Amino acid sequence: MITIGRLARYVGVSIKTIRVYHAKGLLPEPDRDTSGYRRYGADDAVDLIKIRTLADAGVPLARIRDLRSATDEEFQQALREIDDELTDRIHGLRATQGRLHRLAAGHLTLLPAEVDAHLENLARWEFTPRWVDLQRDLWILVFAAHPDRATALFHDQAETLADPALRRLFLDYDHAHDLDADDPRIDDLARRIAEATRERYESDDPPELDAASDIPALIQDTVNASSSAWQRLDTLIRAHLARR
Amino acid sequence: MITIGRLARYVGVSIKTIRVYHAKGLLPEPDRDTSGYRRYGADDAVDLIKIRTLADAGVPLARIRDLRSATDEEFQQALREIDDELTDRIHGLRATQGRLHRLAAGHLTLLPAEVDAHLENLARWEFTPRWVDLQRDLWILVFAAHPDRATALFHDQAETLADPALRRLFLDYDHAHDLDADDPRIDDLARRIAEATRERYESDDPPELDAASDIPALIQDTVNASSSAWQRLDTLIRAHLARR
DNA sequence: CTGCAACCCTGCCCCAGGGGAAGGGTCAAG
DNA sequence: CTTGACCCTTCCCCTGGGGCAGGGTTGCAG
Repeated sequence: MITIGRLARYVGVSIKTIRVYHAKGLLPEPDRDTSGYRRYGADDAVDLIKIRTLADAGVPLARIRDLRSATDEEFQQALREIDDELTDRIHGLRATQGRLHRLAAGHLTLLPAEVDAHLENLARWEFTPRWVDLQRDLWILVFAAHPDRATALFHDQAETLADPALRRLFLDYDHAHDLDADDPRIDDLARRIAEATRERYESDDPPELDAASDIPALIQDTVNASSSAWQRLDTLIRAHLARR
Repeated sequence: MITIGRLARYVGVSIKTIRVYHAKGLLPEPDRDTSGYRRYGADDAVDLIKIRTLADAGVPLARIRDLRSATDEEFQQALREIDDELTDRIHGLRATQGRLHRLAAGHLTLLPAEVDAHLENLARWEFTPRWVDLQRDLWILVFAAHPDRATALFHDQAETLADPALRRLFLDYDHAHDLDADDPRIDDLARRIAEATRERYESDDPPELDAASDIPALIQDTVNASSSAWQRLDTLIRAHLARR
């Protein structure tokens, strides 16, 4: 009959772990020798190996304890469930690994490939890196918050930018960043953008506003904070559009 | 600027989680509005998504915090390490899954296929199920405790049982279980076993005794506990062998 | 304007699955 | 007879949050 330390070394767990399993009723307390030391037999070691196999599979100790008093039927059923959970966890870890790779590659999380392509187009069309980064942030948020509507919203935006005249307006918006807040070109640009927006969305609700609820507002606030010219431009455009 | 609840829903975490990240320095505390509510911007959301990607990969929060102040070089290096750890974890989970399958199949943990085959042979040779189970326990322990020596030890034992005359002795041992402790056949059997053992291992140390250290003793104690006849048989054999 | 639901705040204790330390007893070898 | 390696119990610590109490705020409906 061996001591707790030997048993622990055999099975490859700590002494503490064994004592915890006793305390939680996973492994019955064995008899003690005359000096009060726990003494274990082979069946304890076998039990402990079973417990560790389940624990390594992520089964909570309480469930392992309950399984001790289960019928063979129930036990097999439980094993199947645990196996399925394990499979799911493996898939989950692989998905996380994929996200990790994208984080490493710079575009920090799951954006559909077409969005990445679009962002590269922006750079080619000579939008500033600042603008491209803001757009990336925006799409990440939109896809995180409204994965269902994000694709449609994105397609609308990509279409808009495919039109050279409309693209010009966005480029001007981009470059307005460094103007003085009271530059008259801002008033002109606001008028032109409001006009184009009304033209493009003859109905009164452009998809950006209703679809992604307040995420664009969130982005817009951040955007505005980086340039007083942009802030004024935003205010002017809203005023134009509100005036029907 | 959005509230904590909105941010939480966007990113798919609980409010509590965000507050914990603030408390642990993972995510800087944002400014408060007039009523003391935290108000977040888009960059907070992007940061939070990054944090969650790492946390989902199992990176401890303290390490994520430290990574916030790392150079790009260090960050990429860390990502590679995390990726490797993830790969290891996936492999580990698959190994656990394999052990789980064997547990489900009855032979409760990793026994080499040849040991399983051997145990089936025992049943065919008409050893009792009780004996086969004891042998299974023994080999599980031996392979768990001394994987390096277990194979050689096992081959020795398998060889021994391949000899019909020696096998006869083990069968007699098995069936002695139900004899009275003072049955004279036990004395006879003990003598024959001691003789055969000496014959087989002309040197004085049979591999069982030195190789697997005290595991056989562990098994033997358990074995003896189940039958006073076995207990006496064991004592007699030891006495015979000790007398050179 | 008043209610009331849905938010938000802080501070506190709880969980698993142990780790580690304190403070003490036991055993075997030299 | 000491020394080192064991063992015993009890206690607090850690992570990654969950949940509750007890309070303040906001916005919308009646």
